[in-house]
Amino acid sequence: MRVRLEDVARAASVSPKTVSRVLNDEANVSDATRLRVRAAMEAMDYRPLPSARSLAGNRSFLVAMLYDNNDNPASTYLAEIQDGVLEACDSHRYSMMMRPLRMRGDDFVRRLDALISDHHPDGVVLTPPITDYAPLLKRLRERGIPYASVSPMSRADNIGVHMDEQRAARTMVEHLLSLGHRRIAHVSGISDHGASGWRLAGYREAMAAAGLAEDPALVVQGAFTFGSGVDAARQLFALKQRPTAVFAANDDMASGVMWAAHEAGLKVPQDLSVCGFDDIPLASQLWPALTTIRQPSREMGKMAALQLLEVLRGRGEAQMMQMPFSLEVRDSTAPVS
Amino acid sequence: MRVRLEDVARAASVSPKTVSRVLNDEANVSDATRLRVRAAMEAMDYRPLPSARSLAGNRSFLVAMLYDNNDNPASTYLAEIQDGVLEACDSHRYSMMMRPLRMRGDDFVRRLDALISDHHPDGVVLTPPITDYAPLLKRLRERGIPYASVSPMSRADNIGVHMDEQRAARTMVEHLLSLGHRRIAHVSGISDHGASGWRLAGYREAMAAAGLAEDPALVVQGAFTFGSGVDAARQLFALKQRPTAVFAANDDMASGVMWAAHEAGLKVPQDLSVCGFDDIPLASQLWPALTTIRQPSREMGKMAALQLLEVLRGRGEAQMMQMPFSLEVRDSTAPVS
DNA sequence: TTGCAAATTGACAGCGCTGTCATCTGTGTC
DNA sequence: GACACAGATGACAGCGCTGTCAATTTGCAA
Repeated sequence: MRVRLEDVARAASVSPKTVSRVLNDEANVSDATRLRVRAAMEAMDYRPLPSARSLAGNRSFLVAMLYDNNDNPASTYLAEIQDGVLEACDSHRYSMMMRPLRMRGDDFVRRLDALISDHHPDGVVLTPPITDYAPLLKRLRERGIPYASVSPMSRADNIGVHMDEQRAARTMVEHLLSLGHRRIAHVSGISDHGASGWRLAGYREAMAAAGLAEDPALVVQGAFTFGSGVDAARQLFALKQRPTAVFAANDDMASGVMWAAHEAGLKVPQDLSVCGFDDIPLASQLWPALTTIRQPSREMGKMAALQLLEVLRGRGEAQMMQMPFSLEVRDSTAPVS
Repeated sequence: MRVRLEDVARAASVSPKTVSRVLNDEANVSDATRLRVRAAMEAMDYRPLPSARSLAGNRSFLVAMLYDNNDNPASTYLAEIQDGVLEACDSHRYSMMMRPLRMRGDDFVRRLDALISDHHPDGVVLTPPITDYAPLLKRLRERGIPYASVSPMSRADNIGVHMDEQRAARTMVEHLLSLGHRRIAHVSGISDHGASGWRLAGYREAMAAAGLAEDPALVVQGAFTFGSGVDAARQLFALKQRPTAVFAANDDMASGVMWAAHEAGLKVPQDLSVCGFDDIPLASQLWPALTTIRQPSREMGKMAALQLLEVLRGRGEAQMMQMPFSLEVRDSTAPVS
């Protein structure tokens, strides 16, 4: 039969409640008792039964990671975040569950309610663009479910993790400017993703700082997908004055731009410099390898989850953490010819 | 306060136990009662509390999906399987949890035990190469935990899903042969993955059927990673008699081969045909787009989970399902020049 | 030494379900 | 009309923990 808390209590000559206290790191247990109980747990390889703990304690020790499977079909970006969140949850003996939540349609709040009623997560980790749907955040607050966000639009009143994407984008464009490029195009992402706005803003900031007036034809709307990158690039290549460099708002679109460049017979980087954002594995597998901004997705997932866990464990230490980025110069960018 | 089973019972004028029977689709409930109870549940939006159900019923309604994070860092293949497994679990109101289980080291059985004791899954879905570790399978059987496998080496005594990978590989090589290629190289995968053996066997079968003696220099061992594809290709290109086509055992290695080809100044497909296996998103994003075998990973995950759920729900209908593959001819293969 | 607050420990009920087993109801048989 | 029997329903305890609150012990000032 399995070892129960009661068995540990008997072995350590204390009451079950005291074992429970030790298990949950509660105060008011003498050091001697704590050590004795810990030793007994260890010796018997005691594992608390999650369902009993949940039922009696009215909490689930479960963190749900929410993602929008509308825009993110099986993406590497999410898989990396998941990996980090999982590590953080494991380290605090919490379980973790990935849950898609399609943001299309107007019943997503109802679907969120169902998700909560069905699984009772103690807290949730939000990924873009779910980070920014006000009705959803409101509902989470109403139901008293703490959440932490990865790269939310607003840093105010939010815990989680973000990166200075605008400065990263600006850094990327400055790299292109330093190579002598002046006609630099930008392929932006879906407009309701915070990332799209920041990256576009960084582009504009760098261009303006270089004294270049914005040419509206050089900014094309994409959708963060490979296909949308291809389309955007075709549009750019049809311009009378082609850009000499394209900064795509993510790597998938950048790979689409490179694909379209090949299609149009343009050599990268000789005829066209291309760069992206995110540094997904694909970036280094392309030929030429893609110059991009490295975003530490895995670490960001871990950090966001750790902030959430601080709240769940009743510490007031949770914050909005900022993570560093880095410019990865590879072979897809070169001096303008 | 939340709606409890007792509340539903009162509303439907039956005992709690009868509501429980309806909830669990048990026999010996009259149709009239069943409908009345269902209606009450619906009207009150009743959601059973998972922890209470688990505690009383001694089962968790949890399916764990195990993967080896040693060889599979955040791969798209796994993300797609996960997506399918999740869909299947949702449709039967089971929860699903991704769990890495590093197969390196000799304590993986102990780590499996810990995983089971900590989370109490009712069943597990196994992904390659975890599908084939005998001690692990033995332990699962000892502990009475049903499992279903995705592409296990042995189809005997196993439920889950597989694909005829050998025939798929043979089909791929036959495609190359039909283009006139004779010096066809193969970059194989990690040897303890079933996929490596089948794909190599399919290659050999096709070559032999075409009356070509095997040239050992044309078969290079890889590791399913981009980098190993690059290395293998460099090795092949250094041969006195270069191959005119390379069949890599997966898409990541194929992309490595293409990268090395670019590096060596070889044009794909004019100077070298390259093809892969799996059809991950990357395959269509490469230039030229990669000829490959499409493997329906998402569907396979779903099918494997459904087989497992059959067992968990006490039906004896579970089997080893075979899924179809398809040859995706794109731009990376062309007639030999 | 005494007294009192704080720290430590324990008794007990109950979280919301399901397993077991007893009871009841309706049907068919002779 | 009495009896047997399968099907339908319910009573009740208890799954393994934690919350509440009471009891006990400890530390320390007077």
